[in-house]
Amino acid sequence: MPTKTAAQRRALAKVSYDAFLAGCPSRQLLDRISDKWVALVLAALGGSGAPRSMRYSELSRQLAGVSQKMLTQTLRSLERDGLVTRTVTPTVPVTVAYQLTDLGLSLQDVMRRIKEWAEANMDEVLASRDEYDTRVA
Amino acid sequence: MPTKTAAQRRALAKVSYDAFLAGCPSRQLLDRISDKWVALVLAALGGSGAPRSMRYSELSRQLAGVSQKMLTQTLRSLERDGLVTRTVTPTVPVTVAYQLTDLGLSLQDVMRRIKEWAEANMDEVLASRDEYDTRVA
DNA sequence: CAGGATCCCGCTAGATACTG
DNA sequence: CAGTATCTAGCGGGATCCTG
Repeated sequence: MPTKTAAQRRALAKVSYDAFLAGCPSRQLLDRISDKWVALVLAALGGSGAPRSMRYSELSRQLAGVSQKMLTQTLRSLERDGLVTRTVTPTVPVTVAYQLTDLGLSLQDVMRRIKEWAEANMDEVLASRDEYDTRVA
Repeated sequence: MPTKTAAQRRALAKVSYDAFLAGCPSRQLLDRISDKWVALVLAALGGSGAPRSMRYSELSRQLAGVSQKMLTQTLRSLERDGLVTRTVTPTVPVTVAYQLTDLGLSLQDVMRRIKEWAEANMDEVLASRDEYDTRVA
């Protein structure tokens, strides 16, 4: 059996990822990205229309109520996974800008829709909850 | 100021939902649906191609490693939010079937893409993590 | 400004046992 | 089969304090 190229091995591996399987890495990746803060950070960096570079404090302001810990943690995770870049400009005080990579942009396309879905269907969900609660009660 | 109809009030309220705001109900809804198990349950019920009705045990088998607690909890939440229906057939033993509502189907369209994104980009993310870890280390 | 480091509470998710 | 009930360990996540 001949040695395969990296591209060949990737192609083979790719079809085998299945988040329905407990041990599959994609299950863990799904868990990471299925996150409120991930959705909101990506949506913020995606901007309305064109993606934009944002500073830490800008993000902190836009994601109302996010703690520094969660924001930093989320950004680090996104950076490590190759979804955002972190650029430090050595001004005084230091300036840090975040922006989506191409990979991040592709995920943002998907995640934005979830946020939009939640906003668009809030009333229907609220109505359903009312109905459910009275029915069960 | 004249009294508004329910539809008018909904139309007004709808545009005001903004998940970036901490107190907004859509923030909490976003948090609920941004969940691994929600994504997987919806993907399972969405089927490959056509949506299908599934029994509890079928779901349990397809979502490898899910605990009964989490599956039941997730299904209840989805039912309450009007995303799935739960149908009990009084056989012995009892048969319970779950299937997507129209609302659930619309969310499934979105959520399925997340699962697919995770599976499709796993290699790239893995590579990015390797690079990040060696860079930091 | 953009975090790092700690402390600590609460709730969640898993494991286990039981039931109509 | 399709759950409910209970217990607990663990950790997610907020609050707080500190720093280059």
